[in-house]
Amino acid sequence: MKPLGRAFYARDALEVAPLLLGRTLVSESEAGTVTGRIVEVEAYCGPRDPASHAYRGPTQRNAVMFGPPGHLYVYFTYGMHYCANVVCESVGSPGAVLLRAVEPLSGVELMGERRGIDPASVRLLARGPARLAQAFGIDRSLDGSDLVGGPVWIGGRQVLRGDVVAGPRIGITKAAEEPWRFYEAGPWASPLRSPPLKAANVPGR
DNA sequence: ATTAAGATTGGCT
DNA sequence: GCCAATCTTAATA
Repeated sequence: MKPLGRAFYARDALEVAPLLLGRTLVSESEAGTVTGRIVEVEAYCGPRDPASHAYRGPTQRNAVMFGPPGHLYVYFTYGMHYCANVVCESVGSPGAVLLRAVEPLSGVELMGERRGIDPASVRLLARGPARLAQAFGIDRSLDGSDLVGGPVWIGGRQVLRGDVVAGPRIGITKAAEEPWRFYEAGPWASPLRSPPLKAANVPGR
């Protein structure tokens, strides 16, 4: 298997996001190699998306998002967690896709080590963006890392084991109603923490 | 210089 | 279900 090429990432984040589902995320390091099948992502659409870190223009933190596509944007949050994004689109157009969950495929022992848990608890290894980053050894030192030729990359064809669903994004307060979260129905994506549905959007009963 | 919030998680009731 | 942990970032003054 080889990394997806630059061209794959050079289009709208909303287009890239669902195409990432079912593909293989790979992380290679001295410690070993871990891989997983991507099952949940969220698109962040730059200047037109109030929830995007790039909404108010370039800053020191989000600089990578404004660079060329096919790179990793890694940020630190809540004083303890890292989250990994795939930078899309083109220079100056800061679209990105947050990697939210994978089904662990190989290297589960190393994942468990990094996570500080028993590898037998497979669902806790890389379900949730901060857990995924930890399991794959991704921190700020990989911010800007090239997905084409770098230690972290995405490859393969789409292997889907359930329906692809689009729904509201998780954990944000702005533009929370946009259905820009894409996931595979099944046991691997984040559990539904009942996103507050607006009464107007709830089908009558 | 100060401050409020945060693309989360894990532990406890 | 609720809440503390923990500290960087960016907005405000």
